[in-house]
Amino acid sequence: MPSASDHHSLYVLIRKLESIATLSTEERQAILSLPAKTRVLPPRQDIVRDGDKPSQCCLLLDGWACRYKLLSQGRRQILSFHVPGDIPDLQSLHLHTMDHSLGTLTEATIAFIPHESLRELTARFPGLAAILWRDTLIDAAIFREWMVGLGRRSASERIAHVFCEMYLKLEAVGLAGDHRCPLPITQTDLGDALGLSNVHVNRVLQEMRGKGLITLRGSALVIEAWDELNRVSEFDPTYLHLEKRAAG
Amino acid sequence: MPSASDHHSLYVLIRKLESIATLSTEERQAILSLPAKTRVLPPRQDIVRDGDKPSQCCLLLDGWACRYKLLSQGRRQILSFHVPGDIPDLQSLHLHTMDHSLGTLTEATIAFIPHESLRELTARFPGLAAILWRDTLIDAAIFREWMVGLGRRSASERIAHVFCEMYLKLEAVGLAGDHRCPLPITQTDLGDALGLSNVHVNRVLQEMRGKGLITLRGSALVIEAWDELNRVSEFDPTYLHLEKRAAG
DNA sequence: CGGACAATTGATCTACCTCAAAATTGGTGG
DNA sequence: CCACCAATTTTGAGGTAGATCAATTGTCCG
Repeated sequence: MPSASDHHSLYVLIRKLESIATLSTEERQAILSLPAKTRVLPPRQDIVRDGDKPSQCCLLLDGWACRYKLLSQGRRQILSFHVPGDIPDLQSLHLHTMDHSLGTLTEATIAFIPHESLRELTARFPGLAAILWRDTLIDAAIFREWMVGLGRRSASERIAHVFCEMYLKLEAVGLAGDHRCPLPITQTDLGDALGLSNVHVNRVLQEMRGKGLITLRGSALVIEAWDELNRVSEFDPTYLHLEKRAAG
Repeated sequence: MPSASDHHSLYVLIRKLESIATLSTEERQAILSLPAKTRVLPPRQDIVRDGDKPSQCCLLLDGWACRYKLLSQGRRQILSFHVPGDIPDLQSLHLHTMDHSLGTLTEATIAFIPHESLRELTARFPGLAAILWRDTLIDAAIFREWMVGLGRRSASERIAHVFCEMYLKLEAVGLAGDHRCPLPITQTDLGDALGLSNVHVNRVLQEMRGKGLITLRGSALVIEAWDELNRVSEFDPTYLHLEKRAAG
């Protein structure tokens, strides 16, 4: 039973927050009345840069984005992938200087919400403040899991693990199902997220395809052997701290 | 001019929070009146385990601790090092199931503070809630920086980087100075934190000693060439989000 | 003085990297 | 509908940072 709010652009945020917590009617209302300026950005465009001192947060309405840091000699580490409903720079509410950059991966629609409005929201609704805090804590939990991968997992384990993670994150907000999900990123992006070269990513992907674990064509990932992929990557979804499934 | 509070065991927490934010007199008072049960634990003892659902937070009063995850075949990834003043499991306030373990590295004195008391505190003092939130965000910022190291830095860059980081963190709470700091961890621990084998850590350390970059004996690290260490590891302390120096 | 743990050394191995070229894909304009 | 371009994927060949395994030495401390 779709309600009017389904057509509100900020509804994606409610859907996201409801995947990790429970919202009251007033809290939902308050979110929908947040002011937001929406813009469409092309692929591979920076949204906020390392060193910036933003006065607003970015809510991803459509498309994918990532956070990353650059080192010398063109080395890049992608820190996280973001999908509709995410506020990838929520931490800027309390950390005033960006210590990394945020950019689009695909064409993306982004709503900018002033810090001021979010501060008012959290002051009026301490429960929402706790939920947003929780969101940033889940962010950190995902960082921890990636650290485990980067430090101690083999290339194939890392790739399998991130596929399981992305699928569950997307499924939780109704953007994936049936072990299929969009994956609109290049093998180079994947390598920069997992600390691997694009060449090696390519070889491991071929091996995974060969074993019938996945199908990956264009921007569509199909996990053909969910249990097996979970097993080889020792995937345990606890760290995603998902509350429940989105209705869709 | 030392005040009575200097001798209160919870003073280490105030000192820590003042390294990343400013506290009002009332907020300081409120922190000092938190209830806490103190215990002394031996080295290499778990405090909280992966999967636990704790009802209290641990404030490290003395000694070092670390967070870590275990994988099959004895693989271990250390996620963070913690020093007096840290609350390594503050996230448990809003993430009810532990997705990693927390254990001592040295003998450690720990104050356990009930979640309930922390919830009351944050409800009465939204400013303190914001500071604690900020603390967890800085935690996440450090995770991000470690991800960069694990994914894209060489072994020597990683080691140099973590030395710079630990020194600044300790200096900020008055536990280090003059480019000297305690480092009561084994080379195996260091390897498990940096995604390296203990053997390789050992070889890189020898190389660093040979170049006159550091002195490391027993549990004492001296950074002999601060600028050089910063340069080779591309260390930029922004991500620590330190507010100011502790008075000492 | 002995026992346990940590650091060190040596030898060998390998997962993954780098560089460079070729093949494929998807989008675009004619 | 096709030809074309740029981006991405794929393949090949060779190289290396760091792993593994197995001693040996050093250190701390009761």
